[in-house]
Amino acid sequence: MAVFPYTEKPLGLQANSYPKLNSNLTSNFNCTATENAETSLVLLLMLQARVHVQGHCRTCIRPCSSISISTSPSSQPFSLPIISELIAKQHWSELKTHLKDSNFIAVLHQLFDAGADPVLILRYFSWSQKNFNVTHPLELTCRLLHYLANAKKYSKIRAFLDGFVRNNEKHSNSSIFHMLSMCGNQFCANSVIIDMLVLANVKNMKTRLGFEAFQRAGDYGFKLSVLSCNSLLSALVKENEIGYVEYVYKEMVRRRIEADLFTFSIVINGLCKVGKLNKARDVTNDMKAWGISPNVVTYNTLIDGYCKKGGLGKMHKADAILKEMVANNVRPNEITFNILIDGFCKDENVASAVKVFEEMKQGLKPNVVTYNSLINGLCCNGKLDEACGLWDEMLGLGLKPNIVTYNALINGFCKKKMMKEAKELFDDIMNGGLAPSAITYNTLIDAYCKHGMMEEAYALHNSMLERRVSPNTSTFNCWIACFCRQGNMELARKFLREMEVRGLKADPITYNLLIDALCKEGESRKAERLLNEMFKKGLSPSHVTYNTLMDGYCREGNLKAALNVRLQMEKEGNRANIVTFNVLIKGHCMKGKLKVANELLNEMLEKGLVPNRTTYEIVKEEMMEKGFLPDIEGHLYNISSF
DNA sequence: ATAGGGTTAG
Repeated sequence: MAVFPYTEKPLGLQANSYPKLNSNLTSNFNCTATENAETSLVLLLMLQARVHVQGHCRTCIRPCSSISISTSPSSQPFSLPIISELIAKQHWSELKTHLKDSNFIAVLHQLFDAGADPVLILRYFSWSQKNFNVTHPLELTCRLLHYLANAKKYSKIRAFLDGFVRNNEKHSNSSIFHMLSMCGNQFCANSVIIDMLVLANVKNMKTRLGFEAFQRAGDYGFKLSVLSCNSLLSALVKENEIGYVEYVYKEMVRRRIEADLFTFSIVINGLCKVGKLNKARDVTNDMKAWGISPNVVTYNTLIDGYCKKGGLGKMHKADAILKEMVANNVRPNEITFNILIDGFCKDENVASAVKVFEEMKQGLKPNVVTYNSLINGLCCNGKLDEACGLWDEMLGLGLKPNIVTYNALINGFCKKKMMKEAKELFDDIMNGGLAPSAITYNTLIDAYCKHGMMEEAYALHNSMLERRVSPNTSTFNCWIACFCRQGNMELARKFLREMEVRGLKADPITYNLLIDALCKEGESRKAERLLNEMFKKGLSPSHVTYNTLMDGYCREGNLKAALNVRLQMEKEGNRANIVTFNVLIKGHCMKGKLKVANELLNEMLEKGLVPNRTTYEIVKEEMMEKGFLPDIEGHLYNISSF
């Protein structure tokens, strides 16, 4: 083996062509097949200029894999076959010794040019990156990806991209796409690589980048797989980015990426979660048109959508879908029943929930979720005894309560001011091998605060910290609500600041509390500024927010401002609910505008809203006792039934 | 790769 040492900077060679190359390096050449120095020099220059070296050694006709080049300060060269073997055997420390101060990028180039095994190159790539603590140029990364794609080493690409995406902060999608197309224009390889890039981004919680890559793939005409698109859609749904979900769905159709059952179910779920139920039905029809039948998951998703966002008569609509499902020979499962039971409970119709529960037992086994929904429903409707009965029933069936079960029942005791029993249940949690969650603590802290047991509340907060359960925004909301109730705004503000110091963000409930507090101080204008701040922060005000502010203006006698808030609320897609009407009716009564109040009452009834106890009290105290008989036809009887 | 349960605000 002959060595051809050159003095520094031969023939105008720039020593800093590579970042690690020092000017005082001596470049050594080693051509195992020939002793032709000229050949070696040409090869080196080509490599330095990043010209791809291919073919054979000029004089010996050996493949160039037998030629190795190093830029090393010592006279010791490296040999490609040896390196290959060391990489293959993963003898890293030996490899390190062998390479000494060689330019690892030059080695990489050589491995590529020598047509080495792609998996071997990948190994060296990863090792050198880690060992020298550097990031290889994007060009080499893309070259490697192409190399692997051509060898159909897809699982290797997947794993590689996973690591790449996790650590990549330098390269934008734009440069990755650009470099990838520069390195090779095999269309299929590029499509496969980009497809896996989308997936890798999604899996690493970089949904935004995944979406961006999806968009760019469209610009480049790369065809993505339905699997990656579904993962992207699923992540977008979880992050509540339904606008993007609709976009991706439409794009898939346009790009002729064939949507499957999963695609449709995910999109339907996304639409349901934000209450776009009609659109969800449209997608259900789309899928049927494509010859794909909704399955139990699709139907469950739709039923759940109606249960949670169906508005008036939602349980009837949910029931209609159940019938449609059965008519299409799709059998309801435990989850279907759980959804319905929870729906009836949340609709304050526990009786129907229990009926569905009994029906379910005919052919299916209720599980812990079933019991949790029912226990919670009963607790929220004051039926603590029945809830306890179900607790015993589930234990009898060998079903183990989980933390959700505990939380629901603890909440039930709290609502009945049975704090001793609530605490006993709390202390029992650990016996079952469970741990209290933030919700457990929040429930109890809130209840102690509400019942004026401040010492107990503080103690629980401390125990929460000791057990390393992080207080969340809800925890602080409980405290802020507590101090607002006590009129101690200074302390409320202190906790708000403390919350923000801990990096916890105010949520819509925090804002409602602050808006309510300002309104009670007669500062409704300032409260409205907080409402606008919510929009700026991307938080959506709920009915409660608008109703609270409306109530504030009504108390101040500013009906015009209150009505404006209603307009804004409806513009934002929130329909007036029962509380809205109660607030406005009462506001108008207080100002003696009984005729307008009566019109509002009629409007409310026309909209099918069911008057509640508060409505009744307003009508009785503010209208009837003042000699005004509301003109609400047959509804007066219903109102009087309270 | 798609579906279900628990806390805080009017």
